[in-house]
Amino acid sequence: MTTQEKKDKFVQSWGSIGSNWGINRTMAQIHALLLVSSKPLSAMEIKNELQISVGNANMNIRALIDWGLVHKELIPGQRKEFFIAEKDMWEVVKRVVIQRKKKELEPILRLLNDVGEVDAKDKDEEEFAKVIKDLELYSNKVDSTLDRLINADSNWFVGTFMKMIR
Amino acid sequence: MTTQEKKDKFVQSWGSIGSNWGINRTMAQIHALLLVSSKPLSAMEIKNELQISVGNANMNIRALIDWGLVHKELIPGQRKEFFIAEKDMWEVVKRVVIQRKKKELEPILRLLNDVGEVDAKDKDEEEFAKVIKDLELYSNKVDSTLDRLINADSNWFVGTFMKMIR
DNA sequence: GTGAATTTTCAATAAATTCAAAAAGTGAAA
DNA sequence: TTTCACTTTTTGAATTTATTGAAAATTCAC
Repeated sequence: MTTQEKKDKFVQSWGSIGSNWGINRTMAQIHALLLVSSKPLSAMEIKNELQISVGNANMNIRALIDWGLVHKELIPGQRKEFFIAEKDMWEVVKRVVIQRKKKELEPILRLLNDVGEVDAKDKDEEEFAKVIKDLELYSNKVDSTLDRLINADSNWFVGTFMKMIR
Repeated sequence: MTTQEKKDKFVQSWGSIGSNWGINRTMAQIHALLLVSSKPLSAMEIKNELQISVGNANMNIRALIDWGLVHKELIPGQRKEFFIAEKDMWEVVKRVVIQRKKKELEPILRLLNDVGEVDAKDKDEEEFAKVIKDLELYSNKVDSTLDRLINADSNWFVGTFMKMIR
């Protein structure tokens, strides 16, 4: 496999991996394309490379910017906008964690908050109360762990942290 | 809100939370229903409670059993099968982690394995090589951390672990 | 063993999501 | 102020995924 073939395979596969991640295929492909590109690309170049429509390219580029995975890069004297991917993988990991926490964990915390304390009046209800209580316990632990992760630096995660729990 | 209302709200909301999790609405609702029920339920009771078809109920019950979140419970003298949810929340967390690792992380590891080493012949390709190398680093770290989580016990996660990284 | 009760399978359909094309908007330069 | 290059939004078509309904297979109480 030549390096170019590897790049192509990466873009292609990243697209299908994305769909297991709740990220649509095009969004993941654009991300991959920008990741493997050494220079900023314009919306036009992205659309041509991936053979997608302008609209589709635009929407997914915006979404990537929202996620903080892609930045605009303005080139002086050019009206056109260019885009560049966040290549610091630690930053990428954190951005993804932030989004997924928002989408997946926070609704659970909200639900638990809405439901509030369950005052069990009999044996039956006690079981329900326990489910809620435990769920709360683990959700909060996961929440604070992720917050810590988001605020931590890469070395903490890759180095110290791993040694500590080995 | 009465306890019954809380149960209903929980079942309802767990369904929509599920869909943010790559778990379909019905599967999550059945899970929630069994979680809040103090006695085992039959497929028929589940189908009636959630107003879904037999086929749908059956398929999603099977999926929950595959995930290890629900068990059969046979009542002597009864032909019918009854189902009961895994109520140990730590076990639930682990089961979900196992499934998501399979679906989300493992494809990335496979891709990286397929792509292999990138031998960068110029400055441009070096950037690509670095993206792949870093991605490999973090994917492996996440992988081993999750493996450890899966094999750990609840106290490790809730207690010691949290103190260590505080 | 038989047959009613129950579970499983699967083709048809419905619903949700993704995507492309076209229309509308924006703002810089002529 | 008009045009041009580009961006954004909207819409409906295509694709994918979930659900139903009904037939087929299985099970076990009798």
